[in-house]
Amino acid sequence: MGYTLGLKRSCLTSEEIERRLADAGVHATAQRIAIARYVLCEADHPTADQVKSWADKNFPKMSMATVYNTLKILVAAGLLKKIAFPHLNEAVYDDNITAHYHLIDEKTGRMSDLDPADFKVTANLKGVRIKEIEIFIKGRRELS
Amino acid sequence: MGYTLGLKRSCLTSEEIERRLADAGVHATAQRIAIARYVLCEADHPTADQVKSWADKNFPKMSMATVYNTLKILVAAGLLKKIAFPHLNEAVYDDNITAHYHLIDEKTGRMSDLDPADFKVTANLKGVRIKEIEIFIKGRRELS
DNA sequence: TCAATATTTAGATTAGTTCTAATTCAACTC
DNA sequence: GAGTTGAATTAGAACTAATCTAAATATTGA
Repeated sequence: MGYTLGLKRSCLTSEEIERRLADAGVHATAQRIAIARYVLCEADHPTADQVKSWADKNFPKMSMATVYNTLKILVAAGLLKKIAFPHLNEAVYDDNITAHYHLIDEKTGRMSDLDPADFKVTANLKGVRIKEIEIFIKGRRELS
Repeated sequence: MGYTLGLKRSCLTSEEIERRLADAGVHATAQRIAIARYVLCEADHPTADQVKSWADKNFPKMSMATVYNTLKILVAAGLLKKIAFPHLNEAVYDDNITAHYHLIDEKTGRMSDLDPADFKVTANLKGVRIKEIEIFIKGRRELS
């Protein structure tokens, strides 16, 4: 329930973004609000470069350092996940912060989320304390 | 059977390495034999840098380009797997070319193999053609 | 208002990896 | 065997993602 694959939730206003930042203990500056709004509402698994490109069109004079700093702050605040997928050479950022897995389309390289409810994983590992399981699937979504 | 976690198989001779290269359709040069022997027999999930360091001590005048080229050739030939683990910034190379999963020690960052026989993964994904599943577990091996 | 602190900026820096052009090496032919 | 051809190797430059730095700017609180 509540897991809307591929569907982007309706966009939040700047005020709502500001409140989410404040709730997460992040001081809301203009740059941070703009980036947060883009990555949380508009973008789909963007790279830092894509965030910068968007900013170049929609925000005056934003530096790459601010993009990276802000993304790092959002990740630390728990509003965003940084994902370094094997076989990709750039990190992508995921606004879905619930536990979930990832599919990478082997043709397009595009990443999408997979609902963990669709998986059953049982591990029989003696002597290993598991903290986190990440599953990456390479393949294709069939268009049907 | 035959899955020896953490145990390094006994080292192959240069002649045996040469034969494995030839069988894989790789022209066996001195540099390639040296690197292949190191990564297939001696090293454990080495990075390109570690291969280079080893070469600096054990082979005259080997360039970084040759290290990268050779690793790429060995990967293409199916003798080695390149692994770009999330949260690591260097790729590591794995001589275990059978399907398996990976544990990354959250303290040391050290990677080790996990036997897929110890896992049961069932995915119920409609409309997704799965080509490859990668599982990364973050945690710790308990010393017992 | 003024000082103190935090944020942003441009550009330099780093690290990993790939590329390039010249050189060296190996394998064939004669 | 000597010469030719193509492949492999080399040093170093170039590239890319990401981080760092120091100066400038904005924000906050007294």
